[in-house]
Amino acid sequence: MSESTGMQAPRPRSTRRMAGGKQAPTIYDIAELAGVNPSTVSRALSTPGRVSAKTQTRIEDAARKLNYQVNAFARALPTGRTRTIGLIVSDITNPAYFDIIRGAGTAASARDYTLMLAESTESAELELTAARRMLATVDGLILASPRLSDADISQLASQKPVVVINRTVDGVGSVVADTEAGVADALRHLAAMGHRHIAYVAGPERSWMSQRRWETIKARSDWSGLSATVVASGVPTVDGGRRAAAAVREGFATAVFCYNDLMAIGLMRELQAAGVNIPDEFSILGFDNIFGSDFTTPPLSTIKSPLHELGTTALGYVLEELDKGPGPHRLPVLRTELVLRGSTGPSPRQAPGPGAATA
Amino acid sequence: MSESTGMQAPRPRSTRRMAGGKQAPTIYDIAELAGVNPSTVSRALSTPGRVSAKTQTRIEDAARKLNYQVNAFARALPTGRTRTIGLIVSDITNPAYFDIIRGAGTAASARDYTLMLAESTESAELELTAARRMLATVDGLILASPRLSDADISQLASQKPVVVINRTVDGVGSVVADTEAGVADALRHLAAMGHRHIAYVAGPERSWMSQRRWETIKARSDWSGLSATVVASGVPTVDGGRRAAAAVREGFATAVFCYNDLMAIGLMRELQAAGVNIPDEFSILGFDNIFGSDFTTPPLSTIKSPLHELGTTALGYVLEELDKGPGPHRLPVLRTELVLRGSTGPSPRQAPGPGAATA
DNA sequence: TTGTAAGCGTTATCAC
DNA sequence: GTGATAACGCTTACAA
Repeated sequence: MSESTGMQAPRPRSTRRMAGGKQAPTIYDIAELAGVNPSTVSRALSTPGRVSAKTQTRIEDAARKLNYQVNAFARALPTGRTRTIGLIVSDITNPAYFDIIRGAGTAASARDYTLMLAESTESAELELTAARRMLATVDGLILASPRLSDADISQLASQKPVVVINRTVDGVGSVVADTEAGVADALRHLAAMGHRHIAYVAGPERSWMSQRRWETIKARSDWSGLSATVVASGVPTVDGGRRAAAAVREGFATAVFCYNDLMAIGLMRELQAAGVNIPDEFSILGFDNIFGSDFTTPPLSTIKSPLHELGTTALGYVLEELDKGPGPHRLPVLRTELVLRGSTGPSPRQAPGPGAATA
Repeated sequence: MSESTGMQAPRPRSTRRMAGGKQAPTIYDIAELAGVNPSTVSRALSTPGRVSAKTQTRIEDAARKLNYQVNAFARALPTGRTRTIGLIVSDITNPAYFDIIRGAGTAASARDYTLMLAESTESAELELTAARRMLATVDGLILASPRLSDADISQLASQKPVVVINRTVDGVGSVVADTEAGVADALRHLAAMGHRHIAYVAGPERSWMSQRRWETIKARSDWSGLSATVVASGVPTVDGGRRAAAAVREGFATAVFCYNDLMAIGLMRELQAAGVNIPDEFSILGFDNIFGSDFTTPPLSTIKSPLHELGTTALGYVLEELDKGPGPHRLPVLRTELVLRGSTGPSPRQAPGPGAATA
């Protein structure tokens, strides 16, 4: 009785309650019911094909009967795997993110993973904290428009699979929307409408994407013989756009791109509040094509981002790295697309060139 | 060498990697560095005050030096606690949720908890699955506008603290916005503007809140001598609002409430597209005051919900139940408030009564 | 106040 | 193919 060698391990007492107040069933319960060893149950339930067909079904039946659910923590302890992916966004209030979130979320549950969401509220510091915390409990991480430094991101990526959205970092997987296509179309359109001076209301200084957008606008403008200037700015919100209105009016530009739709909407409304007519006096364009960008009067012209795809492919990358190891860190080109609505029109300063669209 | 009695437990090999590829430090490392027993480290780090001040600081220093981070899974295993709260929303794309999400999220991190978000995409089935899954890994759950049956919710609540938002379920904690105040103000205003027939474009059939809104509109209308009718509807989205346009035009109502702002916007735009003037021909009101509801022309009049507070107090409740046990299931009255904008005006059918607002 | 040791529910490595 | 058994990293009686 006191000699324990070869005895059945004592039945551990579960910590989780069930509906009726009972303890949650464990693989020990299944083992008992199916008349096999707990380790066999574990094999049957987690590594298919390593157990005889007969016992496999016996075990599955028992599990079903007991309404068994694996204990994620117990599983995570020896394996380190949680079937959970983290996603950090800078501002959950920005509608641009919710398609990214939904994309990543549905892609995750399709592969039987769970998405964990965190918000950094536009702060690099908070973002690093959130990322570190998350990294401890997830299998991989997606950083959407991160404000972190390259070094911090690389550091995070050295621990677990990390994929960044709308940014590139050396040696780190990334998914970006291509900018080029949409901007080229937009500039072509604006030039045809007689615009010669373009302004860009920038987003946050540390935003890779804001930089990128400005650079391609600048490059494309030069190439087309248009002049382009930046209006420095602050927060990428409706309010941020409002605050850029004065600077925009002081410049020469007749057409202005904003870092994102939120800013474009803010700029437009502030200008309108001051009696400025859009698009007669200024043409305004945003980026992303968020919810609500077509609610305004005039509805906003914008360069549409493949938000949903950004989310799904980012998640796909994380999972890929997870089981194939560090990948090629490809940078897929997800196309942007010009969506012409009412906030763009002919330049007030110059006659439209050949091929201009009708008013 | 082979006799193990009384020997120091063998150092377990960690499973998590660190920056340089090293293993993550455990309490064993700290113990070694501080010259104490691992259990003392555990006490020092998790139950403050149960260790001498001197060893406490020695341990904290060691922890800091090693850059120690608790392993959440290892901790969760014996305790069952994860310091994580789940939040399930029906549609992450609905801006009404993001203030709830942010409210709950900030309240959570303020108390050093993490919020885990899931979406049910308006499906009761998916919602139950998501809720069950979540419940296994979180300490408590918040259900925002759940589509679940009362029975399902009670069943979930019997396992761990559950709080519902904008709904009541017997014996389950709940937080709702009061409807009454906002609706009363709105109806008073409409009556003063000469409106006599009111319509309500309903939300999803299973939505408790849609029911509630209709009931108070009906009751208040009767009380004021106005007639009120429902327009049945489907999805609580912009599109759902659009589809209600025909039915609205066929009725006698001159003022129409919609279950939420999304539907109100859809209805308004569809009507406008058909050449109907808002507010001259119809007055339109939404509920919630979401992002974008002031972008429209005319801007939407709406009954504002305390979204952020809904989120924070719901989270507060969960935490309260968590450490004080099942609470009184109070139903806090979070006030709604009428926000008058341009989508409401005098009735086209009747002269405004005394005290009508100016156009 | 601190050390000892037994779990928590899995997975993984052995034997057989 | 299946059964023992030792981790995984932490908490928590119980002793000392």
